[in-house]
Amino acid sequence: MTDQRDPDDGAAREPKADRWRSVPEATVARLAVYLRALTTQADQGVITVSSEELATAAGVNSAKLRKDLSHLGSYGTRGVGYDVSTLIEQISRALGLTQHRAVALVGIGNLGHALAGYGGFASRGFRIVALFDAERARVGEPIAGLRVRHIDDLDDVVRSEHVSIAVIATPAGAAQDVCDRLVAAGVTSILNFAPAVLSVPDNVDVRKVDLAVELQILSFHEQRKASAGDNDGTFEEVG
Amino acid sequence: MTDQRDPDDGAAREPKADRWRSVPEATVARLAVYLRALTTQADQGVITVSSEELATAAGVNSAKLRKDLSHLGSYGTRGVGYDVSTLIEQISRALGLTQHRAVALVGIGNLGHALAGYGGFASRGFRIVALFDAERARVGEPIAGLRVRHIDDLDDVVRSEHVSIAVIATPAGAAQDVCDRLVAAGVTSILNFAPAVLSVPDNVDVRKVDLAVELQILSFHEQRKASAGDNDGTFEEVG
DNA sequence: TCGACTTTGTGCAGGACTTCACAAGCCGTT
DNA sequence: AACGGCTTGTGAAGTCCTGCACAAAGTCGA
Repeated sequence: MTDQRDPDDGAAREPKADRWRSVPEATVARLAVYLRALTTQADQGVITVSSEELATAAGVNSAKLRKDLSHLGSYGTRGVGYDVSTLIEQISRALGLTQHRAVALVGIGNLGHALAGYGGFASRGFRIVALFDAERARVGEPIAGLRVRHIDDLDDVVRSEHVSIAVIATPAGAAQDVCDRLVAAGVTSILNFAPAVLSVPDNVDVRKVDLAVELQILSFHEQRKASAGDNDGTFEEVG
Repeated sequence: MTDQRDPDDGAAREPKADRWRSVPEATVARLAVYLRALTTQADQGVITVSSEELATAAGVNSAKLRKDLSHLGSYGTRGVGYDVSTLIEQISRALGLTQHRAVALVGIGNLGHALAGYGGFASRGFRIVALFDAERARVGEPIAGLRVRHIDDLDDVVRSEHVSIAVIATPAGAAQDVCDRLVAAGVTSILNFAPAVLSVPDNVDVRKVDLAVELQILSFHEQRKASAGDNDGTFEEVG
């Protein structure tokens, strides 16, 4: 473990990049949620929040929230709570949002079109810098201030724009091919909306969002609830 | 492990609804993925698959897959593998997909529009039966064979169409209100795309999909990779 | 019928994450 | 300056999940 500290951190506050590697995956996912809750609070002029308040706003248990935050360092004040702006800053830093990241979007169909126009990305640190599609007919179409480019330009653009994150919104059949091209061009993180399993080198991260899978999970619980009602009327909630 | 067997299962095959309640949440999420992989295989004319093959197709480890399937019962044949169509049937049953479920979609903005037109729902057991929006200007607009209705009609339609699952694709500010209306109308499962935490009664399930959160998680790993590269060049993959 | 081979189903150990419960620490008041 | 009230940060225990490794059980060929 390389334990080089920043020269400037006099206080025992700033856990190094080193330490971030030990942040549990489950915690990382929640940090993003806390961040959203915090920015909402900040917009309302709130200065400090207790773990209890923030936990409620984020929909988790307060002990979990405190443990999550403790992975970033010790930014709370006992008896008081957390300073909202400090926490926003720290979480942003932990998530690597201090540098805006360039994102490419491949597959301008139904969903891709919506994603391209989705405002939630820009407002939270991401900038879509390029849109790609395989269909020539679509190339040139302007969406959200960008022109759709042909996928053959992918390599050039990814390199010149320093794209490290890409979103795949193609049909399932095209996903692996697109993925391979992205990886070859240097993309190291992929958000995949296509209903297909992608295989990538170890150093590339893939996250998958499958809308039908989400509904099927709900369907399972619907059925469970239905039969529970028939059998004994006992309901149990889901985490 | 509660190992109570049904008294009546001579064949030791059919786990009762009772047993489904004990299927781990993590397993449920993967069953949907297996199902997709299986239907792909079936379309290609494959008759049987081994746990190894299916696991590869689904992007998981074969031991995990076998354990997951064992929660449904014993549908494999040692030395041979699993019969594809049997497995499709059993997983579909476990997930409650044998009865098609009516889905309502609220919020016909950018994303809602795309979801309404997304073919992946219908092809996997779900039928969108109604679209709602708060904006009068949008009411009446035809999308994917449906007319957008005003959200004030929500209660009527949900009841008459027996909607049990709803998708929220509204702005964050409207989400809780829409959620409350849905719950009041009898919806018991919600898929939420709005970047907001919903509070619901215990008997209602909510699943959340937040696109920006997904990107932020990727951003975290990007940053981790970057600093790892600076320090020692060691890369570690992510499960 | 037997034996070699294949693949499932699962006990078990280990790891990851959650939750509890409380000592440590900070603030405002007296 | 000491105290009471709050809230954080964290050891420890508990729960859930994963992955190994192997016995059990089936197939196929001779």
